[in-house]
Amino acid sequence: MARAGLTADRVTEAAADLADEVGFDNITLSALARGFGVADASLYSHVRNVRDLRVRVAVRAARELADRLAAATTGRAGKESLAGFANAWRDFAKSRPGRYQATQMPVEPDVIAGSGGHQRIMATTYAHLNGYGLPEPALTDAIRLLRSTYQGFFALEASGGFGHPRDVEASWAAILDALDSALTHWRVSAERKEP
Amino acid sequence: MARAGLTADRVTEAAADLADEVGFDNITLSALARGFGVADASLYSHVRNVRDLRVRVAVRAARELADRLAAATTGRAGKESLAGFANAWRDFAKSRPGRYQATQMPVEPDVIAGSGGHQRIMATTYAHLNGYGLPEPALTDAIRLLRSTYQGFFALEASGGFGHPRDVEASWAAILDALDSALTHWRVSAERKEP
DNA sequence: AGCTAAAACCTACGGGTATTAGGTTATCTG
DNA sequence: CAGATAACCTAATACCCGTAGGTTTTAGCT
Repeated sequence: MARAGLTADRVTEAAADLADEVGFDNITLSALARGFGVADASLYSHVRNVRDLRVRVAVRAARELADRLAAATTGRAGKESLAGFANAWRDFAKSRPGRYQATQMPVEPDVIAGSGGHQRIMATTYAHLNGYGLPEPALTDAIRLLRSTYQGFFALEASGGFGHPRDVEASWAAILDALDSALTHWRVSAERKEP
Repeated sequence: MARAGLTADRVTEAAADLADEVGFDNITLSALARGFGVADASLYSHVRNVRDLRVRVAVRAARELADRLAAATTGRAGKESLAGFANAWRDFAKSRPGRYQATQMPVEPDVIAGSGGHQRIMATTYAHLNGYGLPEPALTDAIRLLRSTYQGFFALEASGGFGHPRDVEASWAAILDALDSALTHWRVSAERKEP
């Protein structure tokens, strides 16, 4: 009886691959065990439970996304940086749908704090807008706009939510133009300071 | 043995309520049957399967959202219409989270075609931007921007994705300003006609 | 080489959900 | 009131998660 040589890392990687195939919400310990030729219960030696497995996939996926985002924005500024960032994110969402979904999974703050990937995504997100010269809190507002728009767009794109015949690529380009314009002309209102 | 008096509609309504409680992805035939004091299998007389039940909830929820959106935009134009639309959507997402999730469920085109709610949501979405005078295909691009942003924002808000201490309401207001500005200054490029 | 302890697996359950098949009973209608 | 229909039921299959406790392999140490 040759052993599969399981380890938490290999299980996580297999789970990430499975997520890309069947969707992050549909990964199953049983399917993983089948893939390894192993009994379901054997996986519990390497992973606490399904939830734990998902978190591990999320952390690993965040690392990969962070790499891509960083590579796509270093040395760029303004619209170039914006487009590089957005396109890298979109590429990731389309080519690794399961891992992308994993990065959006709500996890405990302490997990995020301990996840280098999540930290670097945050950092890169803030940094890539440097060229627009937005002061806080406008910068955070702008980032929330970008995150919302991207996440919503990718979700709609993935679920076939764009029923209209208009070319999705053209819409994407137009949206990036609009976002660049919004960032360029962001109205920094003189509001009270918020905590 | 008094009967529960089940019907497809009552089951759907109960499912919608359950979705608001535990999340649309977590509705379960077993839980519904428990609530009615009935065996699981009994529900299959009124609903084909879980998928069918979800679609029914989606159709019903779309009707409710369509009502709210229409009420929030009739007689308004420009920023007022935009804000009314967006806030009505957000209110719905926050007060009826399960039903809101249901409206985002990917369903077959023929289901959408037969769902008055979905149709009216589309119509209202297009109509509420009339004041901005956008020609096609810019109008469709703009609508895709709005849908993406709203959907992403609500998802992030619901999942606690906004970790930063910045007040979410303030960000929301700033984002609406930015979107209004983007729509007002939308760059209608002279591109080739797309199908 | 031989022993040992940890790591890698297993079987056996208990519990939950989806779905089908085939029956039974209340309720409506002609 | 009889028959049809709608509203139920039990039973069984098939997955899935998770726990408990046991067995085998592997690696390290003497």
